[in-house]
Amino acid sequence: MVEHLTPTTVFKCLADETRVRIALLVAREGELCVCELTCALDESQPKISRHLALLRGCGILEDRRQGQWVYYRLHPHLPDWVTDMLQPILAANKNWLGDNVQRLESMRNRPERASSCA
Amino acid sequence: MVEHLTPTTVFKCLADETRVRIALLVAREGELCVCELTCALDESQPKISRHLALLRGCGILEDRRQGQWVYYRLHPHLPDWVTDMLQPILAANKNWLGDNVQRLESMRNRPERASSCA
DNA sequence: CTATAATATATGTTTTGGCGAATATATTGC
DNA sequence: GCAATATATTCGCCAAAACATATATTATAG
Repeated sequence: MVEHLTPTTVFKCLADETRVRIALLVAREGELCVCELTCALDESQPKISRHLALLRGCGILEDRRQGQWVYYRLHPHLPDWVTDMLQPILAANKNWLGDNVQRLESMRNRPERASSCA
Repeated sequence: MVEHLTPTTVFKCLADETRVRIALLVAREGELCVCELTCALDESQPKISRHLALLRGCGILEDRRQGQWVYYRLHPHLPDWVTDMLQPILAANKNWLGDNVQRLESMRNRPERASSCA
């Protein structure tokens, strides 16, 4: 499924403000759940879910459920050129992602993955 | 104009099979004219022109007229992250671009830029 | 000035894609 | 089983975008 990821497929899949931001945030953070993305992007939950479904459908993201939360990360079998492509974008557009990162970091009650207090 | 090239803008602009192929071919060859692209992609001239206008409009390509031909190249003021992003894509998808490159190379009567016979 | 080649644009139509709102599913705790 | 939280999906609507065809523009040759 991830094998026939052509440049066209990838670009089409990222050709939406919500989806690029999701992809870059996930690339940056490693793993994020739907409610974290909903908060970081300040968008409705159904909207975030719909876009996540697209990103998952084309093989860019992978999801895993843990309890009541579903976490998304970059698909582990993503071709190198895709991750190699995301890196410079992420590095050069920190400012552009700033608001999202800030909302994410100041989010209250972020779910715990596998550690600390609660 | 090229300054406010956000990730969203760039991805939207490349989210079309014709346009990614054009962009990658131009990145690969340095400079190509409309008739070369029309031949390489095996598409109608108006279709190629329309897509070139979009790529030019969003600041990814620049054009220059030389005689009866109009040559397109990557915009010289393109932010680094855009060119840095294109390189790995180009390198990893040579096969995907193969047909276009081959048609280009076997094209007859390619216009001369600034040299040799004719 | 005319004819031809290269390129660009306009027009009408069809397809694609995003959206909000409502609803469905899954998990947890009681 | 019931309520609450997290997430996913469906539906009808509207707007953006792609297409083919026709036509306009620009340059060169004679």
